[in-house]
Amino acid sequence: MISLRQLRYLEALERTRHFGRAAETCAITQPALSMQIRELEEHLGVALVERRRDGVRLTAAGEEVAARGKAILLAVGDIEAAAAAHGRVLEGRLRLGIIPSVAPFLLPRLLPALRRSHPKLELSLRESQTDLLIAELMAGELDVAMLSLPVEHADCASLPLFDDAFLLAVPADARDLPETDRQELLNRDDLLLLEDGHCLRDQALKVCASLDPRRLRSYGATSLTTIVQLVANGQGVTLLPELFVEADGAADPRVRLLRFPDPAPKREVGLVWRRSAPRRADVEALASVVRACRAPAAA
Amino acid sequence: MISLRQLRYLEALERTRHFGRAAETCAITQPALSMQIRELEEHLGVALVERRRDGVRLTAAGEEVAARGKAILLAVGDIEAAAAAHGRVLEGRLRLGIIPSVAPFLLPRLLPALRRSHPKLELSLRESQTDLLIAELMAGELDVAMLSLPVEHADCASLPLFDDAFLLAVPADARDLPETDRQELLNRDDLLLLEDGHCLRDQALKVCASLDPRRLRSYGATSLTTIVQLVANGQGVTLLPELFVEADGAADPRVRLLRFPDPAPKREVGLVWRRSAPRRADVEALASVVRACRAPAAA
DNA sequence: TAAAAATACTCCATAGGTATTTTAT
DNA sequence: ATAAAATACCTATGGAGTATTTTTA
Repeated sequence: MISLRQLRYLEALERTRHFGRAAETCAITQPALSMQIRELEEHLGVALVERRRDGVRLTAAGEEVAARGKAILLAVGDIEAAAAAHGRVLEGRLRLGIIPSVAPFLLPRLLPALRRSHPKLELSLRESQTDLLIAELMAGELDVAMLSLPVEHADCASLPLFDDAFLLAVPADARDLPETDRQELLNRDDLLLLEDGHCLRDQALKVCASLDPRRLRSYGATSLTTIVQLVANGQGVTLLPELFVEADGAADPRVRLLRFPDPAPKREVGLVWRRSAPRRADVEALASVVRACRAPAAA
Repeated sequence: MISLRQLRYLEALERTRHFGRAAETCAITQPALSMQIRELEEHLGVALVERRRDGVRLTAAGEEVAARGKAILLAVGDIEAAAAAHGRVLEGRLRLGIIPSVAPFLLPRLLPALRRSHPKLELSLRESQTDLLIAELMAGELDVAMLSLPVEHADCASLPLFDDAFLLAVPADARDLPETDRQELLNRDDLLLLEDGHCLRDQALKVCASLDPRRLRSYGATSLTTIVQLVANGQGVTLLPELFVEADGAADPRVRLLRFPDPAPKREVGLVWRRSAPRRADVEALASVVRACRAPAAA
């Protein structure tokens, strides 16, 4: 009969590629681990590992069994989490990932509100780009992520939080433009964007459909604050999310902010979690706190 | 430490709602099962079952743990299936479900072709309606289902097989109609359909968007063959899938078949399986056999 | 009170430890 | 020759069995 123990040992073996070290990380001896691996192989009737002098490698079957095993171990962890959290909402540890174009502008309002509404919550924060956050969610290293929707991943569930409109930021000495011409501005080659990998860059490029991204001069900016400085310095124009503007990120007399006519281009910020993780209630509660601490700012 | 054994026992307890009978189905004694359940409760720190004189019921936490446990046990079964099938395609047992409006017209061609191309395949067939097939797929009682796409279910993966156009069947003594008027026919109240629950009924109703289904007279027909007899008898008109027509299901001199102008209404037949089941290779192989045995018929 | 689950104990299968041998480079 | 995995053998944990007590409707 297959056992969770065997799956744990196989996972360690895949990670370390070494029987001895795998046994060590499992806090058992090498023969004990060898035995369990062998029994798993015998039960499944297939070789899972190639034993070679220089370490160990998994066979194709081994890779598949290990992958499925990891999913099972995650699900077992979910059972424990679900039982521990049963009835309790937003208590204990919650590992939250947030993208860089949201975290600095929302957290100063969100964290105090959360501490007030859910004092037992132990929030563990991580700021990173979308694809990394998703990978960590899937590996069970993160519970929830706040990022720009939609997320195309079958094992993800998501919940929209709020719409975040884009504003156009131009140097203050630029002449004003009628609303209908503002879209035009975006097709200039002095559009300033975050460096590759930031979702905000992709979204801005989607807004400027007719712009050839190869024509863009790159400044390697990694923060919106830097980009605003570039705009203030007359080096170009950019798109800024309203969330950033509300947090006074663009409060510079040398920068003028222009709204788009309806329907304004926007992004949708939302929460994402591993579909099978027992986090529905936590996510709903978190969402309502976020919305509550956004609302007054919009008024 | 949580164990698969505990999850199996909990599943049996949920099924039987009785410690003694649950133990019996697990081929152990009642105290052994009681102990494991209690250890699971202690480990999780939450009551999973309410013990009452008249049977047993799961608490909310118990329901959740049991549901997650069943998913884990399915995944463990998948590991064994994946290992057993490794490298082998369409060998051993495959439990295939097919909807009633496909099975009788495809199987006579498909089964001989399959026996020739994959002699080691032990096919176990089941004919049922879409929603039942999906439920059985999810419960792990079926490996693959052939039905009309799309299937809206997050845990399903699917692969299209072929398009199946609809033809209009009218009594032979009806006057012929120009192609452009054929759509008109569908809005009559003598449209004959399969009884509720058959996906073909829903698809036909979608084609006849302007028809009020409440106006339809019901004949309680459960097979296309019966419906063809009704049409032959002058009791109305119907939509027939090309697959059925090709199998000579409508070869009756009292029935005239009319094609629709392009784009003709159609359904898409495809294969569906539980996303996490190790059936990708089998499904791909099955799909190519199906397509191969459809192709000559179309020529 | 009687049916059902929990407890008490005993036994044994098996996971794991230590010591040693085999294997592959 | 040596590092690493397999094998041999022993120990002990814990899962399961039998007998019995406790619980509750």
